[in-house]
Amino acid sequence: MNLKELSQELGLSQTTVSRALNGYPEVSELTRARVLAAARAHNYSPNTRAQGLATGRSMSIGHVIPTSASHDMVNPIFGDFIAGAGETYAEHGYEMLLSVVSPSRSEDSVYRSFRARGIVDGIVVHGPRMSDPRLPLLEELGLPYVVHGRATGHTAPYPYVDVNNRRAFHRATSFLLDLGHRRIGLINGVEALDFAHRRRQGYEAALIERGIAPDPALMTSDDMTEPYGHGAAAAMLARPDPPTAFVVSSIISALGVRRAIESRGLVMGRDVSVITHDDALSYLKGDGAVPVFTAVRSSVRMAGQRVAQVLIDRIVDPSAPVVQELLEAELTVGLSTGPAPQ
Amino acid sequence: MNLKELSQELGLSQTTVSRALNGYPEVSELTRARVLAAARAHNYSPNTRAQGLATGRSMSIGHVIPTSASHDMVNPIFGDFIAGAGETYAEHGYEMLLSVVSPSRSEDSVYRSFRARGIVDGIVVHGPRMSDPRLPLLEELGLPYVVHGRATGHTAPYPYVDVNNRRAFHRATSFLLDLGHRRIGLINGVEALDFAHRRRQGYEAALIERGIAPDPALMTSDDMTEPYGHGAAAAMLARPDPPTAFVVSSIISALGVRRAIESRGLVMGRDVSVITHDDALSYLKGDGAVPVFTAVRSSVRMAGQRVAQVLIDRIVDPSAPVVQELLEAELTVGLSTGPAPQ
DNA sequence: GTGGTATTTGAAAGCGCTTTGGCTGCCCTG
DNA sequence: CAGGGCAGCCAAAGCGCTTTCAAATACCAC
Repeated sequence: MNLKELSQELGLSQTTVSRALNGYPEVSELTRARVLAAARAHNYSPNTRAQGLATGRSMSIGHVIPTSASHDMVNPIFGDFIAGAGETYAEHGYEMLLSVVSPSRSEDSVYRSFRARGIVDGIVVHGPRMSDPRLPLLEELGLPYVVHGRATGHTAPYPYVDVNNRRAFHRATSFLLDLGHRRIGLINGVEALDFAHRRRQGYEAALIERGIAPDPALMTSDDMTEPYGHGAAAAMLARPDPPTAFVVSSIISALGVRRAIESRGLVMGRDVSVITHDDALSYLKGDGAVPVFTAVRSSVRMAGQRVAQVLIDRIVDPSAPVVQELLEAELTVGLSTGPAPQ
Repeated sequence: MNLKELSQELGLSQTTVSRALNGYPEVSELTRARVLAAARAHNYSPNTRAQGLATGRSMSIGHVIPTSASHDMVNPIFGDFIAGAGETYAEHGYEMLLSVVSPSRSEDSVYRSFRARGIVDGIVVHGPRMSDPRLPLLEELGLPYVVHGRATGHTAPYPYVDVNNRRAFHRATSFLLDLGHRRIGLINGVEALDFAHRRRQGYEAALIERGIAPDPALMTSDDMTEPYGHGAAAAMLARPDPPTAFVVSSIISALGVRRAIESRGLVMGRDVSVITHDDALSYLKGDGAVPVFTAVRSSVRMAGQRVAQVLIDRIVDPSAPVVQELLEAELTVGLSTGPAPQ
C-alpha cells in the first residue's frame, strides 16, 4: 500500500492525505480522522526512502564503531551504550545505522561517504582520541555530531556528553589515600583515548595533593581486557615494593586484577584494595546485596540516551547553543576496599 | 555533487554516467574510464535514498535487538556478533540498521514497519525462542531473514547459522564425567531461548548415557549475568550434597561461579571443576598462556560473519536452497577442571 | 449582493537515481 | 550499394513521497 493507492481509496488527493498524516493544520479534522483510520486499517507507513528523498532528511543516525587496532576488540560497553541510544532514537522516530570499521580502513572515508550518500542526519563520535581528527572533518562536512567523551586539543567548542572522569578518578584515588594506602597502582585504558588521559590526571592530582609522587612503575595503559588486568596487576604485585591498592579503569580488567591478587594467595579488600570504574553494564550489575567492587559508577546506558537526545536536538535546531554535558560518577563502597595493611 | 551535475560536467547524459558507474556493458571503455575518474575526483557517491527509490532495494540489513525482559539486559555477545556481521556487510556494500526494542513494545510491529517502509532488504533474527513467532511473521511479510540460532518447533525449513549446542554440552558434560565427577551442576541461560534448551538436552543426554539421572536441584536457568552465576553456584554448593563440577552456559556467569567457589574457601580446578561455554568475546579472550577456564568455544564473531553472508546470498538469490549451517565448538582444556575429589 | 478573508483541497513539480525504449552512426555482408 | 546488426549514447518515465502554488468553497461584514 502506497500513498497513491491510499488516496485513491479515500477519494482524496495525495497532497491531502500526506498532510493529514503529517499533522499539517490545513486539513479538516473530519478528513484527518478518516485518513488516519484508513492508514491504520491498511497498515500504511510511508516509504522511508521516498520520504527521505523528498525531505532531504534520512531520519537515521550513524554510529561508526572502530575496533581496537591492538586487539581487534569491540568495546564491551558498546552494547549498553547502543541500547540507551536506541531507546531515545525509537522515541523520536530515528533509526540507528552502524558501521563497523576495521583499523585498516580509514574512518575518514566512512564519514565522507555518509555525507555524499546522504545516508544519515547526524553522527555519534565514539572513543574520541586526543586532538581527534574526526571533529574538524565533521565540521568541514557540515554533518551534525555529538561526541561521547571529549577530545582534548580540539579548540573550537563542540557538543559532547561525557563522564567527569578526572573528578571520578580523583575521588577514587583520594578514597584509597584516606584508607591509608600510599602505593597505589593505576590500571588504565589506552591513554591515546581521551577518557584514559583524564583519568590519569585525576589519579595523579590526588596523589600529588597528598605529597606523593606518581610512580611510573605503578601506571599501565592498554586495551581493557580481563587478561590485561591480570597481567598488569600480577607484574606490579611481584615487585619488591608492591602496591597495596589499585585504581582500575574498567570492571572487566578489575576482574583480572582480582584474579592476580588471589593467585598470590592474597585477599582482595584485606591485603590489597581495588577500586574500579564501573559503567553499570547490564550483564555485570550487582544483585542488590553489597557490591563486590568498590567503584565510581556511571551508567553508560544513560550516557547513550543523553548523547542521542543531544544529537537529535542539534539536528532539529542546528543554531541552538552547543551542549556540553558532564555526568558525575557516584562512589559506591563494596567489599574490595579496606584500610591499608600495616 | 549529484549525478546531474556530474554528467553535465562530463558532457554526457545521466544515463550513460549511471551505466558507467554501475558497470553496465553498453558503455565504451574510454567513456567509463573518464566517468570513473571524474567521479573519484569530485568524491561523488550516489545518493542512497534516490538509488533505493529507483531500484527498490535499500542495501541495508535490519537487526532487532530485544533487551531481556527480566533484567533489561543487553546480551554481552552482541558487540562481537555485530562486529563480525558488520565486516561482511561492509565488504558487500550493505549497511546495518539496528533497532533496540524494549520488551514492552511488540517486536511484530517493528518488522511490519520495516516491511511497509521498505527500509531493509533483510533481517537477522536474534535470540530465537522455542516456536518463535517471528519466523512465520517474516515468511508472511516476505522479508528475507536468517536466524542466529535455531527455533525448535518451527516446522518449515528456514535458514540459520547456529552452534551445535547440543553436541558441545554433551561433550563438556562427558569430559567432566570422564574426570570422575558424578554430581554436576548446570548453570544455564533462559530456557525459553532455544540455545539454552539444546544445551540442557546435551547435558542430560550425557548424564543418562552414564546411568546418572539428572537432578532438578542441580539445574538452573536465567539471564546469564555474573551475579546469577554466583548466586546459583553458591546455592548449589551450600546443599548437603553439593556438586563437584559445573557446566556453565556463559563465561560471564562462569566468573560468578568461580567467585562462589572461592568464597567458600574452595579452589576451582581442584575442589570444584568448571567448564563453560565460551563465545570467544574479544574483551575476555586469553593472552596465549593456558586459559583459565576449560571451555567449549565457538567464536560469536565468526558466527556474525556467517549469518551476514548467508543472508546476503539469500537476498541476492531468493530461490537458492535454504542454508542451514552448524558451527562446531572446540574443547579447550584450561585450569578450571580436574579429577573429581575422592 | 459584493468584496474580502479563511478554510480545504488538488495539480504538478521536484527530490536523485535507474531503466526502458529509442536513436544515431558505423561496420559488415551479400 | 542496400540492408541488417551492433556499439554507444540519450530523452524521458518512473520510483513514492513532500511541498508550492493555485483554485474552490464557505463565511462574514458591509
